[in-house]
Amino acid sequence: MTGTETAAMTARPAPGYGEGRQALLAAAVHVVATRGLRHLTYRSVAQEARVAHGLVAHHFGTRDALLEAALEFSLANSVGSISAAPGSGDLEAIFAGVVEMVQANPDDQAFQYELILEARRRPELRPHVVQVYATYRQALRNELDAAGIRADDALVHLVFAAVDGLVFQQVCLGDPDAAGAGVKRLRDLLRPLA
Amino acid sequence: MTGTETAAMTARPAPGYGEGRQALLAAAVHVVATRGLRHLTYRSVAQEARVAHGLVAHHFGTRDALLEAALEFSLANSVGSISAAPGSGDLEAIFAGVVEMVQANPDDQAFQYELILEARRRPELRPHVVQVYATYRQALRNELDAAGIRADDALVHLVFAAVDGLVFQQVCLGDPDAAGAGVKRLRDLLRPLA
DNA sequence: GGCGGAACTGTCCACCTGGACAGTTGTGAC
DNA sequence: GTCACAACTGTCCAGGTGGACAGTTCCGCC
Repeated sequence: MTGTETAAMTARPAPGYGEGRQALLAAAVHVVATRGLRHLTYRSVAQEARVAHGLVAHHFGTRDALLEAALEFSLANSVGSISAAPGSGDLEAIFAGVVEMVQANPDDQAFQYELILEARRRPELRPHVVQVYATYRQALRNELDAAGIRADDALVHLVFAAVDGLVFQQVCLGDPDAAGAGVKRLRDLLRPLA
Repeated sequence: MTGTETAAMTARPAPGYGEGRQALLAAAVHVVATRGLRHLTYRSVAQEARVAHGLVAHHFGTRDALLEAALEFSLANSVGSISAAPGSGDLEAIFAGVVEMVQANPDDQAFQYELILEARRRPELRPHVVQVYATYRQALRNELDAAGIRADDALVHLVFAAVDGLVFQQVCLGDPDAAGAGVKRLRDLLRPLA
């Protein structure tokens, strides 16, 4: 336990009565994002949440169920608008702020990528992933339409995958400037389609 | 252990004398890709490789070292040309066959994505990841140049991230048709730049 | 204050894991 | 055949884990 972690432990207050479940969900996201799925144990997540490790079994029953609940929690907390000005048709507003958001809080993205990979092995996670991807793609289609771009499935799929890739690389290799420049170039490529 | 796995166990021959190290590397890739990093243990990888688990310590010393060696192994085995006709300038040849390759062997890609995420937590993995990404980007730049597209860093970064995202989604959600259509649309977007 | 139920704690236990290590086997050189 | 060394095996052990569970605490209602 490094000094940094000690400080973090001291700073995080123990959850109040009735707040344990929420604290465990947030803790699971953090542990997975920073240490990987391998280190998500009853004890590590409980320690992160400042509760006893038996509470994991109490609220979630199993580690797997905790993970599924944490994925739902993370996705519910991260779904936002893909445009800074929804419905405006302003291409510059599409994906505006994404890079900054990822830079400010890479843990949620990292957690989600970890769980998306895990969904290959855990069928019960898959519907959540599919649902969120579909939601984002539909929103993107709407924004492209508003911008005067007739977006077929392939274009929507590509554009969303491009941003997915930019974010993945930003999270993993940490170069927000390159990600931002990539988003700009993406808009440049889309502009002539309007 | 399911019937399928039993058959796989029966089918995979024990490595010959002196082949254990290689077998363990390939086994590590397979175990991580199919079961996740969490289930990569001395015993699971040894079982997959049909050797005794002590051989992991013998050849690699630690689990971490095995992982690093497996990443190098995987990257070395997967780096190929990004164009079906390198240097030809043929846009249709860029990324040709990528979707089919991923579909035929998703394990390598999945393994790499797992390790790329792990690189966030394991500094010693990072140089390998950075190196391969850089290699691919340089190759992409060369192909775009040959196609008459003056590709700045941002465009190269975007195009590569787009394919990264398409492959990631293909590996995780398994829709090669959408990935293929995405690649085509990517070429469509690039064509006017030539 | 008493009660019931939910939230929470901390102990227990069977099993698993990383890795050390002594002993065995295989190989190539002489 | 002998020797040296690398590859390999399988046992051992301290520590960690998932999860069960009895007991404690908290809370809202009466």
